[in-house]
Amino acid sequence: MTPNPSRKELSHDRIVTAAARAIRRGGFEGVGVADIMKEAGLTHGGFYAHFDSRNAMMAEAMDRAGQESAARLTQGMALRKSRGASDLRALVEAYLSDRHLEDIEAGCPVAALACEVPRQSPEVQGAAAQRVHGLLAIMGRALPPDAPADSAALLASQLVGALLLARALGNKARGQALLKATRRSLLAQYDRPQPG
Amino acid sequence: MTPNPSRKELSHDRIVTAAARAIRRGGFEGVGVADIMKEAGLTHGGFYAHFDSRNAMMAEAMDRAGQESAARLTQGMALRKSRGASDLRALVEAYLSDRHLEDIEAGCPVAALACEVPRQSPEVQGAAAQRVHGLLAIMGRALPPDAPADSAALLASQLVGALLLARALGNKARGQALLKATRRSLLAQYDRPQPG
DNA sequence: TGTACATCAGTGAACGCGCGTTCACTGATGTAC
DNA sequence: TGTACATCAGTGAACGCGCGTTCACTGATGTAC
Repeated sequence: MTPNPSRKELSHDRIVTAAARAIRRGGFEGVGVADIMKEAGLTHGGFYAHFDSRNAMMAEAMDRAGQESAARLTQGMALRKSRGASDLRALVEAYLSDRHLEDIEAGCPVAALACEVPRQSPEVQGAAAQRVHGLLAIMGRALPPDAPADSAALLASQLVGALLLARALGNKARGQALLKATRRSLLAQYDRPQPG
Repeated sequence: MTPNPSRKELSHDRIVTAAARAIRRGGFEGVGVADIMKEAGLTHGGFYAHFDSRNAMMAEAMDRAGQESAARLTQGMALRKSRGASDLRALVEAYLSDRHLEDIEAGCPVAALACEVPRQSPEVQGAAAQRVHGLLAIMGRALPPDAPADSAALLASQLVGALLLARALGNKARGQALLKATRRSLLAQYDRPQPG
C-alpha cells in the first residue's frame, strides 16, 4: 500500500483483505460482492468505485491471498528452522501441518482454489498462474542447490496434492492421518541420495 | 444399472451420466439442474421425480464420475503395459498424460473437484471421500507389493497435485511442461531402491 | 480562524437475470378383461 | 386382438430468492480565500 494511504485506499485494502479470505473460504463462486463489502464494513453500492468488475476484484484477492499465505509459510518455516529443522523439513512440516489442513481461509490459495482456476476469467487465471509460479519459487529455495531441475515441480505437486486429498476426505482425523503419512514418506524420500 | 431397465431407469442413467460430466466441467456450483436435464434430453420439471435434491444428484454424479474415470485410467494403463511399461510407469504416464490434462470433463473427479469438497453438503462429501479412497486403492495396486505402507498416499498426492498445478497454470504448453517434468522426476524417484 | 464551495467516498433502492424447487397437467405405457 | 382404464414419466409455467451491476443522492473531507 501507498505510504500515506487515503481513506479510499484504506477501504480498498480492507475489501481486498476480506475478499482474499472469502475466496479461500467459499470459492470463487461462493461469496458475493455484498458479503465482501459487508465484511469490510461497507455497503455493496460502493463496490464499483473500487473495481471494474467482480472478476477484477477476485484477481486482486488472489494476489493478496498468495502474499499472506507465503508470509505465513515463511513464518512457520522460520519457527521450525529455529528448532533445528533443515529448510526442506521445515517447508514440508509447515505446509503439511494440521493447522494448514484446517485453516483453509488463511492458507495457500493454490490448494484452496486450484481446481476452480480453469473455469475462471482470464484475469483470475493470470493471477492464479502467478501464484503457482510463486509456489514453485518457494520450493526451489527450500531444496538443496544441487537438486535436479524438476524437483521443485514435483515437490509442489506433492505438497499441494497431499493437502487437497486430506481436505477432500471430509474428516479431520483421517485428513490428519493422511498428512502425517505423506510427511513421513516425503521426508524419507528426500533423505535418500538424489540421482545425477 | 438393472438388467432390464425401465424407461425411468434409462432416463435416470442419462441424467447421472450428463451430471458426471457437467460437475467436472463446471464444478459443483457451475452447472444447473436445467442444463443437466437438457443435456439428458429432458426438461427441468421432471428432475425431482429422479432425485430428492440437487445435492443428492451431485453425490450420484460424483460416484459415476469416479467409475468412468477409473475405467478410463485402467484402459490407459493396459495400453501402456502392453507396450512393456511396468504397472507403476503405466499409472504415472496414464494419469499424467497430456490427454488427462485437457479432458477434465472425462478425467479424475478428485482432480477436477477436490478443492470444492470442503464446501459441499455431507452427502457430496461422503461420495468424494469414497473417490479418494478409490484412488488410494488404485495406487496401492500399481505399487510393488513390498512398498512402504504410506506410499499410496504419497503417490496419489503427487499425481493429483501435478495435474492440478498443470491445469492451474492456465496455459497448455506450460501445463504440459510441468506434467513432463513431474513424470520424469517421479519415475526417477521410484526407480531408486525404496527404504526399509 | 472562519466561511463557502467543490470534490468525492460511500449509501441504499432498484434493475434484470438465472437459479432450485413446486405443481397442475398431458400424453404415453401397460394392464385387465 | 381390441377396448377401457389406471399408472406414471415427463412437461412447462410459476414461485421466491439472491446475485452482479447501476445510479441518483448524501454527507463528510478538504481546499480557497
